[in-house]
Amino acid sequence: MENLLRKGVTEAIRSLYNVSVNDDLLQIQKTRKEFTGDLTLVAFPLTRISHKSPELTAKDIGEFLTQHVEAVSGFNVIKGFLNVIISSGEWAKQLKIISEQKEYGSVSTGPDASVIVIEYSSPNTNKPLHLGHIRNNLLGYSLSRICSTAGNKIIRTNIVNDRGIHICKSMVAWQLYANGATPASTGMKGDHFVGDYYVLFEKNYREQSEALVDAGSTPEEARDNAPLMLAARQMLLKWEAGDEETVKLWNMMNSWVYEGFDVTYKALGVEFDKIYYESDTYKTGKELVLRSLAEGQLIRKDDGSVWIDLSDDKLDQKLLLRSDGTAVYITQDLGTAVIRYNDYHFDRHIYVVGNEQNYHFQVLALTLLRMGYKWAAGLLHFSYGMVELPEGRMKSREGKVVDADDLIDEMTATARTMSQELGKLGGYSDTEKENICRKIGLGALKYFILKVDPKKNMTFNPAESIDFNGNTGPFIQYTYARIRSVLKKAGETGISFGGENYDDLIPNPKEINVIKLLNDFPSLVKEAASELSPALIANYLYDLAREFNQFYHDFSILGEENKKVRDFRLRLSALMGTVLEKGLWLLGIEAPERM
RNA sequence: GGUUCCGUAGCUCAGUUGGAUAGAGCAACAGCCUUCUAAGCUGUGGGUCGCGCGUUCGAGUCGCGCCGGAAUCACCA
Repeated sequence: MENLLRKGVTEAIRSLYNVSVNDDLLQIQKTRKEFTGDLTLVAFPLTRISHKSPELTAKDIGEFLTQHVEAVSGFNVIKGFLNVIISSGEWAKQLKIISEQKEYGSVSTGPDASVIVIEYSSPNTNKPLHLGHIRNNLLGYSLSRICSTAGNKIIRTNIVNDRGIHICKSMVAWQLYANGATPASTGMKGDHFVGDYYVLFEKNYREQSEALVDAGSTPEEARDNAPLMLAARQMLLKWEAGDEETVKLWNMMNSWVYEGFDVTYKALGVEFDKIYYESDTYKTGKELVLRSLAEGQLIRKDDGSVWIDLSDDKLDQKLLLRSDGTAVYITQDLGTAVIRYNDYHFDRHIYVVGNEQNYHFQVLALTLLRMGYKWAAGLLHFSYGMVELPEGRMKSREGKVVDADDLIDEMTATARTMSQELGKLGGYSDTEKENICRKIGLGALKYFILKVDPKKNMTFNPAESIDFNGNTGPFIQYTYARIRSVLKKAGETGISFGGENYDDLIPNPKEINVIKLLNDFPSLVKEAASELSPALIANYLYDLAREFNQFYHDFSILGEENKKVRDFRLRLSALMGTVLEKGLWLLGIEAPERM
């Protein structure tokens, strides 16, 4: 509809002023509610062409449109704004057109589509997932669906940080304190089991450091010389040297963690096409660094450590290999990036990683470019904000976190309580009820997280549970369930729809509002993909559902006696259902048939 | 201190490439179920868009400077 108007205005200007107008001078937007009209042309930029006042320019164009464009039934001019009125019947035709499109809102993936690798999740194998990881996983997964729906070829990937000093900490603590206990022997989920030893390590390490300080050490010396830290360092050296017993322990503990992660990923509903392990990629990283050192792009210091000097790019020198030859975090990321490029020849590589690592990703891309990898220009750090608690940020070292598994369980439990209180889901089996409550609880959680602008920090208050009313996931799910219910009833009573033509049908204002919003869906998906913002989808769905609920409240669908109108409303409802379901899908949220 | 990000109603958040009188939800209060699901709908109150200057016909949006908060600048990841 907007394009139609754009064309009309271009023609108007050519005819009136004998100029072909540059498209970005045509500012067309939706008419604000307080004014009459559907679409508004801002006339100020056009005064340069018309050499008339904005009001007169708007009036000229308005008159031309009314005469020459069939869909335009009238106009008004307020200040420099030309409010164009689209004849109501056009919207009915528009509904028919879009509801007959296959895969409305999707762009099919052609042979020359961009290849985008999206990395998200990226857990450490020393502790279970918490709320921060949930935000990461939900953003990454939703982005993958949005970008793929916008026509890109997507590879969802994960890098498992399965090696390094932090893993050794859990291993050391287990050796010292576990007496051979396992997840099986304690009945614990594997990731939680291992995480407890990590927390135990940190606790005892802190005590040891404090004792050393009391005995006269400086805090730095104490941190370096505490027996637990020495043991962890020793463990890391043995691991990198391939010590059999160490590797065996490492394998065993990681396998416990993976079993736990699988459960959490499944509960969250996220998936990956390809998983990389740091323990596989860090060696490539070391080779890259050594080769680049030989080629003279890097510096080796007297103690043997290897650095890159990025001071020309206003950054510091950055360590790439320790003096003892072991790899640091960025070493493996260099290796991983090169391996991935060889695997997929991506056009873009999106890293979904928190904003605390902004510096890291600046260094990563620059280092790869210095090493001669031109494609590193396609690396993009999707930097999202932290999830904070009312008392500040979460601290996994101290065990002060909102655990992912706990939170998912709590959300489902809340959904269950509400469902009971509201007397819903009568006639369903316990399994069916549980399934629906899980969808709703997760819907509330996912929407809560995805509706906020990714780059902003967000606060989560565990004391106030996430809402199920208002601007929430369940609100949108509920709207969907209502529609399903109507359509089901239509089927049961033998009412079919979609057979009428709406050429002479004049929709009411509520219906027109709904159609206008539905009409925006494809451009919204594109925008969400280019802006990389699930929040745009979330907020759009809310507006959409709210608008539909008003219509639903004010008018009867199945009770409508005029067959043509009833057909039209069913069609409107069906399209609404499709768009809501697809929109929720883009966010990784399931749409229940009933709730 | 350097760099990056954020600051909109009591709280949580929207606010299109700069456009008209800045919007939702929650919380509070008042209404609406004999009718397709009330997890819904309607209404009331609530604002120095952190502060200032500039660019512009027009600034919550762009630029500069302050103020406040966060992250980072590790031989941690």
